[in-house]
Amino acid sequence: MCGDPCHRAAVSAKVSPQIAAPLLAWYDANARSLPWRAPPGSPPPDPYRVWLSEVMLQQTTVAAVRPRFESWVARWPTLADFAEASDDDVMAAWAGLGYYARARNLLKCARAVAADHGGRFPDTEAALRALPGLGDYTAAAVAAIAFGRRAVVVDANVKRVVTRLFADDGGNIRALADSITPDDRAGDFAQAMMDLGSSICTPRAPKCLLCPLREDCAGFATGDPEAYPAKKAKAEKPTRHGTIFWLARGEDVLLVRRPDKGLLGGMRALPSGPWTLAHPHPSAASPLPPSPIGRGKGPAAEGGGKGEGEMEGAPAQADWQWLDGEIVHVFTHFRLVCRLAAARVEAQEAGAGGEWWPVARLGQAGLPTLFAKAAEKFRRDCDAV
DNA sequence: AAAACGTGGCC
DNA sequence: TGGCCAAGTTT
Repeated sequence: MCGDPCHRAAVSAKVSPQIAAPLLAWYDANARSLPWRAPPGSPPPDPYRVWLSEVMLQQTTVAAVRPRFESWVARWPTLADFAEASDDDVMAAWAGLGYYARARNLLKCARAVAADHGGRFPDTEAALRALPGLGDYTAAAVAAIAFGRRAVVVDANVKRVVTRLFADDGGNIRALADSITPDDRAGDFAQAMMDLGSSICTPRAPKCLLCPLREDCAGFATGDPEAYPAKKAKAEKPTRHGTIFWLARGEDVLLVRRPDKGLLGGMRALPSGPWTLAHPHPSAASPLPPSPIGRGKGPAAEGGGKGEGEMEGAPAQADWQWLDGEIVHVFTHFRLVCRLAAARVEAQEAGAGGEWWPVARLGQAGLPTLFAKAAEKFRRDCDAV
């Protein structure tokens, strides 16, 4: 360090306005109108709406979030309303948005704010950071956008803009972002960075000629801004196989609730067995032993050679029929191929964690997309429904 | 610290 | 049309 007490002030007076001022001017003229957002320069919106939108937007596109945000706040207009919602209603309302731990943490967070903070969000980044589901990014974003705090907001957009701006290898994004974050209008600055990242400084084919920061951008100067940030190698995505079951009784179908931990945790679902890694070399493997699972008629007993375990997890001993075809669903870290088996029973209890659900109202069950796809195929292709 | 954790839109 | 990617967090 230089020992000059004015050093930091000199830096922020010199560097920060060079970036923040033109960016904010651009934002004043080009801010997107979004339902969770206040117009540039106006008072901050309800922290509940800021928080909700930020959590919904984690790894999720604006296009997907917008309608879900609207219906969410119509149903639960305030934090107090939402804190009283049931787990079931919240998980069903989140269905289709993915990353369901967000919904579980959302409710935990709302109840924590109600119980420990008098029903109002804390207004400091550190206190926000301690709430369930708020990591470094979201705590900074809420502090800046909802409370006008100066906070260094770093998400994928900021990372992209900043690495290009400085032609940086990505070693210390936070320090670089800190160096251009203004003391005033930190919330607008953060949202301006995101708008710039989504409309101008895009991952591919950035529109540098429209960029308000072009003159100060080292990445533009290199002639290949797209090289930043460096992209990481993608991991191989293994394939798993499983079975999804449709058990009909009268006009109802059996639904279960998945365990709170793990994939699709806490969500309603059709019963399913284990999702097992495909055998590396199915044809070369020794023939599987004959399997009596399922007993009597049924897919596992028909000797199709599909192997043992396909009926594992079946919710009943029944005359299971395979549907033609399979469901293919791609998750973040594996690809799932599911066979579909259907049966009908006359009288059976739902059992622990199960419930008979009217088929006509399946749309309101809040099934995650995998099971919604499966249910659609059952209803279209299967006469046992 | 690497891996788990979903989904829909876009080119 | 299949891969890439999005306003990340948790363990």
